[in-house]
Amino acid sequence: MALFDLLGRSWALGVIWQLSDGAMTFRQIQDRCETVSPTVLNRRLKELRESGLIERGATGYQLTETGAELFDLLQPFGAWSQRWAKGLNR
Amino acid sequence: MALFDLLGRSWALGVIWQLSDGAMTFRQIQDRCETVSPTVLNRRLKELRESGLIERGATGYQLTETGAELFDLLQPFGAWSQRWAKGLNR
DNA sequence: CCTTCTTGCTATCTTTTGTGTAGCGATTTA
DNA sequence: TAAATCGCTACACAAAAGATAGCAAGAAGG
Repeated sequence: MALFDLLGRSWALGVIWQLSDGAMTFRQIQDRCETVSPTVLNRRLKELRESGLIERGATGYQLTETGAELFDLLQPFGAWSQRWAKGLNR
Repeated sequence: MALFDLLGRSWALGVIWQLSDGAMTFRQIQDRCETVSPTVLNRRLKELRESGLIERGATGYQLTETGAELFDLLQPFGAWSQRWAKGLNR
C-alpha cells in the first residue's frame, strides 16, 4: 500500500503527530522531534506536502484537511500505544 | 512515541497488514512483500515478536491477540488510502 | 535409507537512507 | 543597522535496507 510506504519512513508519523498540535515552524518541529536531522526533516516535509497531507500556512507548517483526516485515524494509536508499552515491561 | 518508532521501519506495517489474512510462512510473507529482503524480513519479524505483536504458530507466523488489536486500528487506513490515492492523481 | 524439497534463516556486498554539525542567504525584530 | 531567527543546504560519516547466494534442518517420497 502506497500510504504505508510513505508513513513507513522515518519521522513521517512523528511529524504528522506533532502537527496535530497546530501549525509550527521548521525549527519548532525540529526541536520537538529531538533527533531528527534537518536533511531528513526537509525531505519528509516535502514528501508530505506533495502528498497533500501538510501545507505551509501563515504561522508555519500545518496539516491540510486531508492530513487532519489521517490524524483522526491515527489518534487512537496514542492511548493504545500506552497500554501496549505497559504490557511489554512484564 | 515508541510505537511509531517500531511501525516506522520498512515493512513493519506491511507485514502486519499481510498477516491479517491469516498465518503464513516466512517465504509466503516474502512473496507477498515483493521487494523485501530476507535480511530485513527476519529482523522485522524478530522485532515484532519481541514487541508481542506476532508469534509463531503451527502454520507459520501470525498476529497475536495484541497484534490483532493493532490491526483493528490499522484497518480503516485501507479504505482511506484508496480515496487519498485517487485525490493525488489530480 | 537416501534423495529431493521446502523451510527459516545467515553471509556478504552494494546501495540507499538517516545523522550530526556547520553555516548560508533571506526575513523579522530590537 | 545590528542581532536574531527563519527555512534550508552541504558535507562527511553511520546505519539501515536491498539483492543474491546458499546453508542447515526437517518433511516427503521413492
